[in-house]
Amino acid sequence: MYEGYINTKYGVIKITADDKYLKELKIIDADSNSKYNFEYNNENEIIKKTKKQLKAYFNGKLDKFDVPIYFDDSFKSRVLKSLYETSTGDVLTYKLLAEMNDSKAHRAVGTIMATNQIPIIIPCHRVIRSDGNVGSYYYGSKMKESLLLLEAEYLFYKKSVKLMEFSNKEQEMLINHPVLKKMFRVMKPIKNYICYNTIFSCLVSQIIYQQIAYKTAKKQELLFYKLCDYEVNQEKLMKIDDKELKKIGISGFRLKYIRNVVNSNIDFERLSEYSDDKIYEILTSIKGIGTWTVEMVLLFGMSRSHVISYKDLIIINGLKQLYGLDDISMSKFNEIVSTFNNFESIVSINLWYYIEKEYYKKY
DNA sequence: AGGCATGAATTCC
DNA sequence: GGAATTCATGCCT
Repeated sequence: MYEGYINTKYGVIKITADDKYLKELKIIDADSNSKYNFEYNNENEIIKKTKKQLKAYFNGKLDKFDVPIYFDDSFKSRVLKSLYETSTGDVLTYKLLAEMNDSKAHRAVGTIMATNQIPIIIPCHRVIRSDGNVGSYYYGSKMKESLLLLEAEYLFYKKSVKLMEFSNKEQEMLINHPVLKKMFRVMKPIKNYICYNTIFSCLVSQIIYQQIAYKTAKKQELLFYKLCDYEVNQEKLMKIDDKELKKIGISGFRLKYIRNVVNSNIDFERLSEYSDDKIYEILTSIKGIGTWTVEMVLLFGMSRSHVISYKDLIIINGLKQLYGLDDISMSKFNEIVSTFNNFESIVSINLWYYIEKEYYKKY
């Protein structure tokens, strides 16, 4: 037998294999800051491959696990095999998994999940109850929810947004800027950012982000996109009940604002034909949309290159720090911004990361 | 025979 | 109308 260890946010995972197959995966220490001794190990190729894929999986970059696992012809093996063949982001029910194997034994499927020796890789966390509740999990339903959220995030990045890259000119301006370059003593320049596939979806997301902590908002956004099957548009939102939006945590004024957007007659995708000023005028006519939200849409919905917001606290704090100022007036702000050569967006993205690194690890 | 990481219908506030 | 209860169910040990 061979074994290897990997540290994850869920704790230390022990991986066991023989010459031919992956045998077992187990969390042996739930402390994610564990000082567990990794020195003892005897890894074979299967363990190495498994570790590599697990790392990719936890980084949101793995579509499917592909390691050798032994399956025979028994009902249990058939169920586990069909589950193993699902992809990141898939969600199924105990009943469905039984039906996929020509059976009605949904309870037996539950028993099989409970005795799964290779959790995460044979993704029993993807099997939930027919009524929509997540159901039980050997390591607790909290971890099950967390894994499902991780997979929702994978699909969000794959289906709902695209990765944009700043041009060479923009990057050069940034790293050669006499003041901004101070940032790169403590971080690498950020060259990419995400842009939502549609202006409409970006606008709705920005409403979710209004006035709540980034982490909370991010989670709500993911649940929201999952609810919309990763395609957020007016038609779909008209079909979704307020109750369901409340269930994932969106309520009060945010819910009202989203409804205002959904029910407006604006052709959102044509907005990109207009100037900034015209877009301000059109969007701020919707109750709940202010200048900050419009600026976010110009950047993350239309990928315009000259967006920086005087109303964004983090931006202003970043500039205060870099320029050594206690206060920044509107005119001082404009003076500073004029040195960015109309490439304000790349500055915004880097300032956000500079001030709130831990939140933006992703990019 | 008795136990389930469930499902669906029914009953109870 | 939704939480709690009840009974059906197929496969497992």
